[in-house]
Amino acid sequence: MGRTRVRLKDVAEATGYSVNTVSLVLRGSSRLPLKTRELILKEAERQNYVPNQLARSLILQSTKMVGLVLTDIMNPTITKTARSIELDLAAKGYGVMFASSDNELANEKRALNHLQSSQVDGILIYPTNRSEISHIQNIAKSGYPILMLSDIPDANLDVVAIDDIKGGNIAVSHLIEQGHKQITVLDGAKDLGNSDKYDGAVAAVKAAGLPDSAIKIVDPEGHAAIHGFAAMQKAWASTPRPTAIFASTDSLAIGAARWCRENNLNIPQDVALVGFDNTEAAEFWSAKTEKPSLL
Amino acid sequence: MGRTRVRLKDVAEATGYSVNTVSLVLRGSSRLPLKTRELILKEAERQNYVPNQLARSLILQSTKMVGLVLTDIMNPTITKTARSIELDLAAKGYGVMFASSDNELANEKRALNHLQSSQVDGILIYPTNRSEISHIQNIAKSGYPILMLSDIPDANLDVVAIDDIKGGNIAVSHLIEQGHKQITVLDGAKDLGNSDKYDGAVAAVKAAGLPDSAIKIVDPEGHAAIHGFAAMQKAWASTPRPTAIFASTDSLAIGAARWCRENNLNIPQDVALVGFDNTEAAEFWSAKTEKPSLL
DNA sequence: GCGCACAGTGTTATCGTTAATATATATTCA
DNA sequence: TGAATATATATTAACGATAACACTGTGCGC
Repeated sequence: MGRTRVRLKDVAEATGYSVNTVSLVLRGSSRLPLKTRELILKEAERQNYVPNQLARSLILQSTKMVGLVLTDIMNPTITKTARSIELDLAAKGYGVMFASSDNELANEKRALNHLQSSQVDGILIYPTNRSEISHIQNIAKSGYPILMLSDIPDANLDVVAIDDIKGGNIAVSHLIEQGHKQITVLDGAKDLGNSDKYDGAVAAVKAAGLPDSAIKIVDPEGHAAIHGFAAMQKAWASTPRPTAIFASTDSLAIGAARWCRENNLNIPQDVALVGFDNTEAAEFWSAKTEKPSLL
Repeated sequence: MGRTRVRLKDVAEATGYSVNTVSLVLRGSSRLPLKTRELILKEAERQNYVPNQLARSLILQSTKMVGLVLTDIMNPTITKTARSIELDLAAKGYGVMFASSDNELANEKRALNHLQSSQVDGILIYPTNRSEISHIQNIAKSGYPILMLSDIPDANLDVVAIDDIKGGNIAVSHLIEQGHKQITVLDGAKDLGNSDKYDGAVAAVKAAGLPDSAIKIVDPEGHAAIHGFAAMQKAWASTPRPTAIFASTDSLAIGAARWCRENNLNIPQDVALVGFDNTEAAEFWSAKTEKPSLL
């Protein structure tokens, strides 16, 4: 049937006023007599008028939208962060436009382009790669507001991020306090250039006066639970066998825990396990006597 | 420093061509001589030109964007669905604009308004409430493409949804096959007007020739794991005590499982537990001999 | 009774892009 | 040679909204 879109012009024609008058009324101007306002508001309501943000943003030179580039939309920690970012921005009258890079540089570039193209007023980004950031620096250099959600030293970019070094340090310090002297870290990020959690872990070992050999690393080659499962097997097979595991994400920790159960290992009696993130699923899984709260 | 936005006009002025010529080149027209095209492309690249989608969509009368209204962005099943919707649409050249209602009708209305206002080409929605859908019907009536992701009978709206009735039926049939004769369903949706999973469960009980009393329902009053935890306690305290639990979401199942462990109940020896969703965390938690794959 | 303020409303230009149409030059063919 | 045809580019009008400004008419003071 008829056109699906109602414009100011349609309301204007129906009421006999000009487009400008209708626009003024709908924006809540008090400069017009009550009678006119009521008439126009009623007609707009009747026609189910919805303002066209495209046209509005075009002339106002602002979309009241912020872009958010996530590496992995399935990662609960990231989703959680995204959620609170969304809430905070909403409170300030801003909307959020999501885009996920899936940890692929090409996707990240595409996402950034798409967001800029959509004229978002600024961009928040979890970068995929720590070494390839020139495209981000270019955007920043052009004067576009862009903020990193992960710290890359010397990148000369604005940052708001979790202190992974400190987190890794706390986790491993905790294990050492429990008396562990052979710890394996499950962390795939190190090979992607982000060794913060691992660095924090190593610092904890050093600070405790343990030898360098007290800590080892296994790359799960992925970030899903299934990768944690395989990595745990690898960790357990190596000598000397670790007495404690520090998984760099809860997803990996869940996979590792599953491997332990399938192989009749009790946590924490046979092997201790700490995960980074404190997601709901992991929190409920962990034994009630061992729930270190990181972050 | 200078203005942050580069327009066709800027590229046009720098090269000496008109805006239209630049537009043609950037859209890949082959009607212009190679020399001109190369010159313009180079200059656009140099100035870091990014097309303005607002202006583009305004005239094209299409944003190539689809709106997606979710009830709860933290629910892994929903996130997972959102993810695949996003991928499929991306393959067809469409982007997705997310909005979450947090199960609040007012938020849902606001989200719908916002999406329509953003001129998305269509909307997909997980409705919050099964009885209050007149605002959705109004949108549909105006000719705007809107699709429900949850089935509401007789709503006269387009739908693509999971068959909750069948899922509930399969889950409980499975429990009955294992010999269970006293089953408790943890499901809060029924009180919100969605009794599909429960109805399927009841149908399974009836089909097996068991008495109506063989199945009971507990409302967890929430959908997080913590609610499943409390609901499990309630279920276990009632008489006759159930021998099997059917949790309507994995999140609830995780909470229920946690309660079982804290109370030294073994699954499935002391009590059987089936969850709806098959999320990663739940899948890894479940014992390897009991992993019914629903959906 | 003339000019001025002001309330109420309309006109026009603008945002950055695309589409339809127009112009200008070069090339081809009868 | 002259008209028809291509080729290369420019001009203009949209899209729907806002903003700056312009107009009209009434009432008031002097």
